[in-house]
Amino acid sequence: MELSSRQETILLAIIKTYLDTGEPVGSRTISKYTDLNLSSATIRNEMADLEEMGYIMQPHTSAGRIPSDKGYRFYVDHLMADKEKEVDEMKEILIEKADKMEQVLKQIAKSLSVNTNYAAMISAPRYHQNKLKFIQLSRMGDDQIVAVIVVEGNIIKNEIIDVQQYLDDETLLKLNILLNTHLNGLSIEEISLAAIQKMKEQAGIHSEVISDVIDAVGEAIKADEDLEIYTSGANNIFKYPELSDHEKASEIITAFEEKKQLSDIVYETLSNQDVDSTGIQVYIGEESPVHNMKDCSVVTATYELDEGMRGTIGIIGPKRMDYDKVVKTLKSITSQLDSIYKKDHKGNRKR
Amino acid sequence: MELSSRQETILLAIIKTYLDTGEPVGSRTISKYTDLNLSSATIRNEMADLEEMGYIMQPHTSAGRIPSDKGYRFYVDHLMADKEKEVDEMKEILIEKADKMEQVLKQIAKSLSVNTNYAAMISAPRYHQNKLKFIQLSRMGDDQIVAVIVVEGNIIKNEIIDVQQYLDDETLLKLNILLNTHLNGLSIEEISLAAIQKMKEQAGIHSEVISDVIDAVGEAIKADEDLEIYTSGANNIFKYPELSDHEKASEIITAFEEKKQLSDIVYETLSNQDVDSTGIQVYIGEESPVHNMKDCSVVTATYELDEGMRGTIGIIGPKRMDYDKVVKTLKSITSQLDSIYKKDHKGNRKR
DNA sequence: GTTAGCACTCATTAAAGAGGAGTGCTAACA
DNA sequence: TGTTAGCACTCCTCTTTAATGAGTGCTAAC
Repeated sequence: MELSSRQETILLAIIKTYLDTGEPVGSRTISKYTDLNLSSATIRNEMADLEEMGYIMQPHTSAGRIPSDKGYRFYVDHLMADKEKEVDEMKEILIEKADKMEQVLKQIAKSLSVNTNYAAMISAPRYHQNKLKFIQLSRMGDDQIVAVIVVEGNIIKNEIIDVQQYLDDETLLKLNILLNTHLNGLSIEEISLAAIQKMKEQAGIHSEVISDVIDAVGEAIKADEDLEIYTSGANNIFKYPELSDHEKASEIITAFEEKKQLSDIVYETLSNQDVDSTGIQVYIGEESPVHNMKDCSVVTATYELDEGMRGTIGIIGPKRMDYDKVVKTLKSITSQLDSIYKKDHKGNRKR
Repeated sequence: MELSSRQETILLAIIKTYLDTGEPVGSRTISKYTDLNLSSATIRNEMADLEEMGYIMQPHTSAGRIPSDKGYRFYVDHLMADKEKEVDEMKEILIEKADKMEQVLKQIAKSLSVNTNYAAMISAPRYHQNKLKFIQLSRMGDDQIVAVIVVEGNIIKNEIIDVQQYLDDETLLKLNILLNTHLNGLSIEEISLAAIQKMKEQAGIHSEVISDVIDAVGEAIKADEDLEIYTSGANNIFKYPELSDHEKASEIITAFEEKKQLSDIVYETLSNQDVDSTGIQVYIGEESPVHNMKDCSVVTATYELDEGMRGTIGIIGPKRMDYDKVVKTLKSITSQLDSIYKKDHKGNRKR
């Protein structure tokens, strides 16, 4: 069943008002502050229809209406663009280019939460087809060497390896050459056991070292557990009464602290990424990838740096969040990240 | 003014009861559940005296008494040891030795919070007189080199440096020797500008590279900003009504999220460390190093790994926390950390 | 010094009532 | 047929009032 244009207008008015006030909105309010010139009785009739269709609901008899998840969804999908843009009113968030990615990310999370008054998260960019770029073994003492492993996207991993006997410069050089010729340019799937065996044979008595290095390479490439997520403004949820009773607040805070759920969101988002061309996704209430967020809305954006590094930015707030502003803010951030980091391809970014 | 032995007994009873229940405790309760065999009237008289001396207070007339900060302090300093130990009842927290320090720390924080039902934090160990151990420059491509800097305690730092012109192997070797002969074994205070100048002169056209490396060394050695802190169980505060109203909860949650305040606690603790021989410190209410925690108590312990690496463990909970249990737990954890990491001095721990 | 007894305080809870926002429905109107 | 005025009704919210009871301080007696 289609909504009439008048019903859309009324629905929009209800949602906008509720977004502002957080209070159920009654027919009289709509009748007065809308240029439809309809009496409250007429509005009431339409509202009854909208309720029957599931777009709005009543917390209890004789209260006004509040939007349902379906209502929000309709708003986000069809009505939001109609909203007049108060572009000037929106503060632009500026990314300060710091030389450490970590600082940039923390700063973005902070700005987002301060600016929107919602909770914000951002995941560090991950390379999705990690290839080995460079390996270097160096002697650090009589019985220790350090292995430096660089994968594409300049992620660097160090490993200190204990060795039984002293390795002289020549041996070290040989091992380095051995490792690099065999492994460079390969992704983890491409490193076969056969290749490893071959290297070990060639390494002779130093095959132990090779094993240790291979282990380190495995860890560096998958880098799975260290999906780092930075958060900010979790305490903002206390600004919204509908989220700040003990139970809900505790649930959300826990999610933010443990980050497990947040990384679920990141994975979900990244795998959905091509669905929407803008890279922005909106999860309303029950739609959320993680159950703890069922009373919230989650808006995510995917950003992509050069060389295929991808990460996710997320805003978590009440269902009555200002979707329009959040989406715009996220778009602005991702495009800034693009322009800053895509252009100077060879900057000395590091992690 | 000294407390009589009977007053001490009564104070102890009040505090113990309050620790359990969180409710103001009345004279009748004390009279009944204590082997003093005194009537409630007598207890009342003593309580009035204790109140006058500032050890306990009334939330309002006609309510029971609750301990004041001073009362808790007296308890922690003088009475706590008298408490019967239910050692068997206390679950031992076992540290699983993981090969990454980070995992160990996260796991400890988690265990602590789960076990105590308070919020827990732990700072990564920091070396407090960082000395440079080893520098290695390697070529990574035609116009990039990677500098690997190792400081005592095997903290490793990488820096990718853009270079204008190709550096051949010989030059690289020279630079490596130059850097290592001049810098190894020095702490940051000991690297003089004069020494830097001298190196630059010797490096000739490659003095740029030297500058970049020096900058990286500076960062690696001070390593100040990356005082990493792991937290767990911030949501536990919701278990204590006296902490879980919006304002207080929000304040504590923010402190846990931003970590700024937590690192203040760490610094404070580390600098006080030698005051108490056990390395355990108890901050009650207003005594806390950071203002946000004024409604909480903070118990910290310092642990020390080999080679002078030090870190802080902290438990944050309501003022009526089970100090005895928390202190014991912390002692157990630190001694475990000691025995695990101090003994196998050469394990391949890394960060 | 200890205790019994009593008047008093005050937080907490329940019940009752007033007020008001908002609805649904009906009937009348253009 | 769509729109509107009017009215009865619902139910949340707020305030008032009263009852309850835990606990105190004080006094007088033991």
